[in-house]
Amino acid sequence: MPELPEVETTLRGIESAITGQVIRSIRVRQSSLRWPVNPNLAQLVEGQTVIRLSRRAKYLLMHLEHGSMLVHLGMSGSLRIVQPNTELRKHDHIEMCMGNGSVLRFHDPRRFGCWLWSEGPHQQLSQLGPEPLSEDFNGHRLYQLSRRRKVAVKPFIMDNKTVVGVGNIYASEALFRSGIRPDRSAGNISLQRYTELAGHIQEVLAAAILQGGTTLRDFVNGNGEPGYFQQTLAVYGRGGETCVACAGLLKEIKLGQRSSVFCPRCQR
DNA sequence: ACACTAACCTGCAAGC
DNA sequence: TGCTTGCAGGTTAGTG
Repeated sequence: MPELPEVETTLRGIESAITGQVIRSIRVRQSSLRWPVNPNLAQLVEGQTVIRLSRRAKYLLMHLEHGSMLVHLGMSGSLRIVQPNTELRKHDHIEMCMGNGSVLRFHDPRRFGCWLWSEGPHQQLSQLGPEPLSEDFNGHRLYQLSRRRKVAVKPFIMDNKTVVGVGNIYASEALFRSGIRPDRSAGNISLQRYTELAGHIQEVLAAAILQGGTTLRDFVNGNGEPGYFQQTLAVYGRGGETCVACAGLLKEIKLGQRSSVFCPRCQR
């Protein structure tokens, strides 16, 4: 469910309900996530006010008065604002009740997500590359980092040290828009093509944010509404179907155990 | 340093 | 109908 546009959509969906509100209570029903939830989380954060929300890579940060909670949605996580009496669903692992009566629920069937409290910087954020929609990300960076690298270009752009927030969906789409085969060696691609690729990564992420993200199975924003970008997907999830540009057959391969769909005619 | 694999976990769809 | 298999939006830890 969550790549960068989905996390951004989630942030925008929940921020008005919880920013400036005091945390009245927080309850953890399942603490066994990607990393264990701090058993003292409730006493650590209850009574603190949420100053603001922010996003770094696919992490969502809730800044409180004395620290921050770092939330990741993993593969299947979601955050929703619900009415106080809304029935609990299976896999609703964490619930946070705010001073204004809003209730935030963290739902994550596969439990690859996390919810970490820290009074200082979060270690998870210390080694990350630049944000894709920032000035620090461009074709020169891709070109320089990739010299003499044999890794395929798709896993290269999905590596968080290269640039953050580019997951399987948007990596596939950006490579298609750029006419680059996902299995080409990263080290053999020219500066000019990397400049185009960087632009297409930014374009595809920005477009997905505008459309509220991609809903594949059950992604919903903070208010329970789906995203619409899946209607725009040209290659992701379309192996064996026809190319939107040349009507040829789309091919599906595995790269780093992630399925990768591309058009052998349009992408070289 | 780099390239690649396995692992974490549940749900769902396809195949037999 | 029911069982088995494989696959899914991410990231880290471990191997060679």
